[in-house]
Amino acid sequence: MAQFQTLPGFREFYPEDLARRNHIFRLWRQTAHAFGFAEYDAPVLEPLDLYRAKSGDEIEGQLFSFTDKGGREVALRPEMTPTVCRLVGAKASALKRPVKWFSLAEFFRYERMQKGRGRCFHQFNADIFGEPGPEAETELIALLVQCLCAFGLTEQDFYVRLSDRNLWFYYLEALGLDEARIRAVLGAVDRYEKYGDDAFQGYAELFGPLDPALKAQVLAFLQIKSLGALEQALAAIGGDKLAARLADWKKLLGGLDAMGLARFVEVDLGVVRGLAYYTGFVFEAFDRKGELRALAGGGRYDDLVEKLGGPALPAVGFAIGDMTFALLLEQRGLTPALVSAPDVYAVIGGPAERRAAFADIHALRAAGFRVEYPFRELAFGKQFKAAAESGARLALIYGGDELAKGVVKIRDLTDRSEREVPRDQAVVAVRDLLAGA
RNA sequence: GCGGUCAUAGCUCAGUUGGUUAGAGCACAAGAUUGUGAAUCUUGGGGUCGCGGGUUCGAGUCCCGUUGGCCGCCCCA
Repeated sequence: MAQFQTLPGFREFYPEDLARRNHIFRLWRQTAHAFGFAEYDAPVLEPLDLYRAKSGDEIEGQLFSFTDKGGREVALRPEMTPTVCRLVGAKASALKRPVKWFSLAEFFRYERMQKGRGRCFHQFNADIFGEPGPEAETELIALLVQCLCAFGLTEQDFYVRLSDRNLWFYYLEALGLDEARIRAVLGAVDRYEKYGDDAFQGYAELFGPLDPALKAQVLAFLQIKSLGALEQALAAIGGDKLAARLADWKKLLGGLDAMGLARFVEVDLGVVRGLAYYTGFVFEAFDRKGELRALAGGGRYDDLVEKLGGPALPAVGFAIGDMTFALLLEQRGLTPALVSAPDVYAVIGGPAERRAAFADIHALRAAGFRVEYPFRELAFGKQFKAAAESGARLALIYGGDELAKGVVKIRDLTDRSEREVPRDQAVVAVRDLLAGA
């Protein structure tokens, strides 16, 4: 048995595990439909260059990549964003906008396993293309919140931190920093929560120590936790670009507030999301207790479709991973008990009765009922025990006495009442009994 | 890539300073029970003790290596 084991970091889904996963997928899918998002899927295997183009050569170390028999460099997809950008980009002129798409898909990353992270995982991805304004962010953050609330999670359990890469960029620009320095400062901002002052070491190595006055302004901006504080900070600086960003912030937070979702969202400029391709709002969802890694993350990436060979097309998206999310549900006791019981269990007297029983069993199944029966001849006592253990609502009894009378006996396993119905009315009787209770 | 820790039946675990043929509970299966229910009793299947090497008269137990799990660091699209 130990001869062949699962590859490290990969998961096997036994029926109970798959039932849990399906439950999560079912609610995500339902929620996305309610928001008017259309589902798509795409290949698991993609050209390696698709990811190099988006993230640079160093990404290769994190990929399951190899050369196929045709000499092509390929990789198992580590994320959906480049793929969906290609799909939308290829048909951009034919798609009605805004394009609202989602997917449920499996991804692969060659990484060390940790709590909430494996080498394969599933993500719910949702993206909106063709909408440059904050209305798209409003829609997506509302969808993100509802994707978690659908399971019974509340604002006590999770929250969404909202930030803005462009705002940072314009702000630092206004403070007189050039692009290279701005990127280095953003790197420090991203790490500040974890490393404190040490986060600025990377900047110091490149450009020397950051001017103390500038650093104080960066840290003050980093501490901003409300729209009011943001407005105040920006008023002191002025400028059209910052004013436009502030207007977008007001629109986004106002929209979420009108939906009753303000309690889930916190202004937090400490979120930068390392990746350089984000161009505006960025957001991440976390558990309130701060025990788990990020539940979900996303943001605006207006340049990516064009960078990957499509037309210029604004875009926003986010993804929820299944592993951390399942951990949170588990922690909060929101993993539902699995009910998987047949509707009917057939109790069969012997070989002669089996023929009659099979006819009805198949007719019931064709009518959509879930029916079980014992494969081998068993004593009646055993069969009733098996019927009770199966969780079936009804037992259909095919014995010599019943068949001689042309009837089948139906026993309600919940109240132990019994009745006899003519064989040709078995399907109707089962339907009535199951519907009636 | 680095560090810590663990590995005995399908699951949870016991196993004495190293000592006979490695155990229990749960789960699974058969019988008691050939027309009516979760009980009870009896019985059974299942382990190269993760894998490989070493020390020893003798290793589940001690040593080395290796693989894998878990936790953390780096990274995190």
